[in-house]
Amino acid sequence: MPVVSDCINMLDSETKAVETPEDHAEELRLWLRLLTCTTLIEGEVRGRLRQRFDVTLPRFDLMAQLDKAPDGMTLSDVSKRMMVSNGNVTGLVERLVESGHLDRRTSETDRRVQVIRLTKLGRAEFRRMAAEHETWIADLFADLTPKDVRELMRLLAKTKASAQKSAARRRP
Amino acid sequence: MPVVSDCINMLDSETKAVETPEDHAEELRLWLRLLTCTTLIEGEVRGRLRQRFDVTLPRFDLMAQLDKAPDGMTLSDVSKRMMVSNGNVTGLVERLVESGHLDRRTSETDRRVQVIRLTKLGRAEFRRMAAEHETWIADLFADLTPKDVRELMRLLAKTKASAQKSAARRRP
DNA sequence: GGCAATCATTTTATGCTTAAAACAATTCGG
DNA sequence: CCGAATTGTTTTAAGCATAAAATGATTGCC
Repeated sequence: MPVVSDCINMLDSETKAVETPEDHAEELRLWLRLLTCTTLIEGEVRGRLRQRFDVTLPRFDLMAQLDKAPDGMTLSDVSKRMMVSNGNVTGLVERLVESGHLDRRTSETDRRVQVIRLTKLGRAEFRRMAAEHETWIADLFADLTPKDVRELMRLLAKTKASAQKSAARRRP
Repeated sequence: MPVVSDCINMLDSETKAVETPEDHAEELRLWLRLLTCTTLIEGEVRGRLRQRFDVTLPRFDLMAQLDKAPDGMTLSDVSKRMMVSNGNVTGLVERLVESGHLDRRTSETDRRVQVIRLTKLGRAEFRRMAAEHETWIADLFADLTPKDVRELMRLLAKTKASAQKSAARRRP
């Protein structure tokens, strides 16, 4: 399948034909484009959250996780879901408890575990922000057709699976 | 252009035609998936760079920009290309000059401008890292067929354009 | 020619993020 | 049971990142 573009590349990259140690320029470009898209959208969302609600993106993301878990989550759960380090969550939670958005208590059954949940205030504020946030996202993706969206979902699922597999190879 | 699929969408999304306050759940899910993929890959690359070369991702990214510009770049150029704030670049460059990877000088023709370029050491180290980095990326995307890659490239280009348009609407 | 607007960069204040080490509570194997 | 892993969280040190204000240099417009 990639025959044509491979050949082109072999020719124009330096005409050294056979012994190329493999050409991964396409994947590299794909990765850069993926990163660019994400950075672009993330920056836009970050800016709008700050402007409209004076809230940071990490705070919003954390509240989003908790909004889906009415019974609360442990810090580890949050850290896994958000794909950030444990220490990161500790600090984030500290600040959100301080500002009255989160409630934090030690588990009855396992005193190592901290369970956090949204307070009434936290939930109300989050819902308000989430509603507007959803319209921003819709607007940012507005030029994609429903078919585009479906196709992207499919390809990104495949990408995620591929990356997870690769990551697992290195850390068995 | 999207007229046909819009209609399809109106029909198959729930046949509720007119009065929904609008449903953007699909776009939201797409955004989350995009973010997940990027975070996953970025984390993996970050970890490998640290393990193998004891270098951070931002340092690597900055060097990558400079490697493509043998005559150097201004800090503004770098900041635009990397899509990060000016102040961020200032600090990053400071540390890379300190460690001998970058050379920095004030422009002859405009004393506001700082031109930075890779030193011999910086270029050599970058090339060494970049070669390995390329194989990681190839591995992370290994399960995508060349057709998948092309299709993703196309859809992400469309996404980028859509997001840029949306961003421009808010900041004319 | 001079002064306002603009531009490139730096500084400041604050917050996010990580990796690694430290702590503390629980579980498990002998 | 009891010590050795394991697990959940926090701490630490360093670096990354942003927005906004400050600084210094250049340009453009009377």
